[in-house]
Amino acid sequence: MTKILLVEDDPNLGQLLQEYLNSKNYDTHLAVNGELGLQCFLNDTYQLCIFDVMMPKKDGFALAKEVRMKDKEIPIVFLTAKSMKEDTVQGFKAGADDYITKPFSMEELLLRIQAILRRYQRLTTVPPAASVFEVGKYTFNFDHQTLQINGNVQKITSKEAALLKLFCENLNQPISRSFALKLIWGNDSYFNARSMDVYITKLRKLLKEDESLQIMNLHGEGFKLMSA
Amino acid sequence: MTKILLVEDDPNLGQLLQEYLNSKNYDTHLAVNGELGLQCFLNDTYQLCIFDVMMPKKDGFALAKEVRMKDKEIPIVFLTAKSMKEDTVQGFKAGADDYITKPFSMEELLLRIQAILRRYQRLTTVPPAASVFEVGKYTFNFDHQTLQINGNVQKITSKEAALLKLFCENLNQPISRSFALKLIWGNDSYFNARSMDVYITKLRKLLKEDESLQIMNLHGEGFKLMSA
DNA sequence: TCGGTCTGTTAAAGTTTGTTAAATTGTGTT
DNA sequence: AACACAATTTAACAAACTTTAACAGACCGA
Repeated sequence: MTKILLVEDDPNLGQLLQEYLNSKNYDTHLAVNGELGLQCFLNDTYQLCIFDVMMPKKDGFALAKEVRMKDKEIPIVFLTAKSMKEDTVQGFKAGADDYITKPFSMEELLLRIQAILRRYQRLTTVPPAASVFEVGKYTFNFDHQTLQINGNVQKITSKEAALLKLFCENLNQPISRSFALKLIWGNDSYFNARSMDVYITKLRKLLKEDESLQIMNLHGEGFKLMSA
Repeated sequence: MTKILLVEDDPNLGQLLQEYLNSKNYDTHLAVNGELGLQCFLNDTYQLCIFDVMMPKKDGFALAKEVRMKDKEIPIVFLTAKSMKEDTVQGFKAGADDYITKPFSMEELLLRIQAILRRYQRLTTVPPAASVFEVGKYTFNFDHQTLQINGNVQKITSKEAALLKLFCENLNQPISRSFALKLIWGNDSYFNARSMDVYITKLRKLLKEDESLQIMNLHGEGFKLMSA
């Protein structure tokens, strides 16, 4: 599990981000100021840091410098309320890997985190194992495009696999229609949306052997795959 | 000297950036559309790519996908004019390392480039292209155009060998149809595509002695050779 | 409750791929 | 040049996959 250290003094934003990242399968620790953030960092091992720039006690840059003394490699992402150029310079001087200006969408934050970790892990670790998901009584192998239940293996199509993977990665969580469309179909036009609906039906059929699994529609929002 | 490939269709912005980056001790090559950008990329070795998203001929995302087929490591930065960061998903999906929205300051671009290069400075030594591949139970010698299994050696044709080499170099990873066609057939016309399908069938027959090997089709995308 | 929009589902249409075989091109030999 | 033979391309049809169409039902705001 990838551990993320999030240091953010605004409790609302902090908790929101923490919950969101945790829901995306990260193990996110939240500290509410630089002092506490440094303590967390020294007491544990993280794969990535996200620091708000403006904080009481110890600001994000000061924190980053101390973190850098201990660890020259760990990726650091800064969050800032406004894009002041001087801040940006200072941020990258402090060893930033990215510098995100508020307001930002959580999806964009996630994408940027993934971009950094993808490269970082590619350079530091062995190639990732096959993407196999256990969902309900099913075993879903994305790379082989196979779905297994009660011993019998079934081949599924590329689109079915792409959509099912998205659901598995976001089990019990809502997935917005437009996000799924842009990710899998490339854009969220009307016809692609209808095509997606057809695939929702296909997936419902494929998954109907386990009645504890259910693809729910969130009207006007999107879908979510509920387990149990 | 760090070489940067800059692909930007606006000549004013392109030249401005090129001169700025060159003044910062980079060796920046400018291409004015995706087609020319790909040619540059194939003819030279770069440490970083900067692609404008919206371009005639071939947009930044399409270009990135083709570049990624040849080089899985090279950092790619996208520039986009869209104030709405709607295509961010597409950008990161195409393997972006950063995604910068216009207008941006040149200083910020420089900082972001430096951040990426600082962390991911690659060893520029390119491993010599291997000629002998171990794939599943087979031994494939590209130079000799031979395929060996269980002691018996079989001669294969040039096209079979070229395609199999591409698969071996990208084991378990998708290869886009158009990329393979352009690389091996020179262009991706309809008839070449059908010819390629014939060769896919040939390879499947050649590789069928090891049932852990499988050439999978990714509908509308291309193929991948899966091992186990 | 009405009317518009969104969703569920099935089937038809359109596109891409798998495969085999015939036609064409290429290569080396006499 | 004419031949045999190998390699590749083109053609043809079947199968698989995806999109579009059509209609019915669900949801929601006015």
